[in-house]
Amino acid sequence: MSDEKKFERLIDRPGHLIRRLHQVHVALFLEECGAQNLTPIQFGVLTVLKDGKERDQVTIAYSIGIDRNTAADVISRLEKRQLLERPDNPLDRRTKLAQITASGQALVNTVVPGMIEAQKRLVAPLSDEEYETFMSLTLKLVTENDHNSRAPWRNDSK
Amino acid sequence: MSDEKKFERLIDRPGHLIRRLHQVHVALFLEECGAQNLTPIQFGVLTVLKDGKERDQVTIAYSIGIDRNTAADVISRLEKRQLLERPDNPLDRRTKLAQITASGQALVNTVVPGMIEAQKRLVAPLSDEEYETFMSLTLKLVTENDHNSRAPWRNDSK
DNA sequence: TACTAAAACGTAGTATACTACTTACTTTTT
DNA sequence: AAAAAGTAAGTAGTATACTACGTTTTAGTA
Repeated sequence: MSDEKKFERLIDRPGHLIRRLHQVHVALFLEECGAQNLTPIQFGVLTVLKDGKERDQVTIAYSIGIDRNTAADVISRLEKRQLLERPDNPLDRRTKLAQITASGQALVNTVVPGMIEAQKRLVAPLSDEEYETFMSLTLKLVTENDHNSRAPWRNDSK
Repeated sequence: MSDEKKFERLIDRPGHLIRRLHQVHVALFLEECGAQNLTPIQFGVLTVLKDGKERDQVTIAYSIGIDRNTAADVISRLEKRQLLERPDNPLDRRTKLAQITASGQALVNTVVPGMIEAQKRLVAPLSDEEYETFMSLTLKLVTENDHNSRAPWRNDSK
């Protein structure tokens, strides 16, 4: 089959299906966790900081796989809501650290059950075996394409 | 295994992997098609209109699975670039139609090879068999969760 | 030591994606 | 025919996601 034919219809394009599925997950997350007024990305940032350690913006961005500039926006919003603080870093004055507050930690704990529920609902149509297959194939795609992303994964320890 | 444990790590969360994969696809698309200054969504809208038929915003939005308001933004940008026109609809004066221009059609044709290349690179890590499995599982997830999306699929004919 | 490259942050600009609200128009019901 | 319900657009506001550019600070090198 020609490539033109193979990807002719929208539902035959992996990119399209992935975008739709992403939409679905965000909708499910907001349905489950919207009451706490947290988005998936905000939850991600707070989760990274959950252990109480201070981290700079770049470390946070790459440990959840978002753009550095996006992280700056997200962190600034979380700071406004006093879910995290932003102490200076005397060891490297270029950076600005982020550290979760007690109220931030409390909020994360509140949201965890909803996050789990959203994940479960997302993959509910799959059997256990299909789930394992889906996760393994998707992980392979993410891993192998990582270098193509604007926000490649980097270990927390840097 | 408890759900808490099952979804403990980021890479064990389907929602996370899907967001990352979506990121990758957008990056690949822009790499392949950025020269024509078209985003994946703009390409999607033009593709729907490629046959020359007039369609209203809602029809366009749901046939590619985007929000009605997002579609309004995208269409307005494409109109500014004269890639489509927006005639009135005498049959229903609530609606405003969109119709691709000759220059819009020419641009779509230019972009198709890059779009295909982006799709191919995205799924390159998978064997043919794995590809079929991945697409079938992803399609199942999208279809079964469709009602959870803010932009559920609707046939073009409405 | 001085120069240069690199890193981190900030800001501005654009695009997608959604909510909430309003207005104009159409369809349905009474 | 009038009222009510529903639909399509428009606008404003917020959040994510990126590019591009500039500034400060740090690290590496001649």
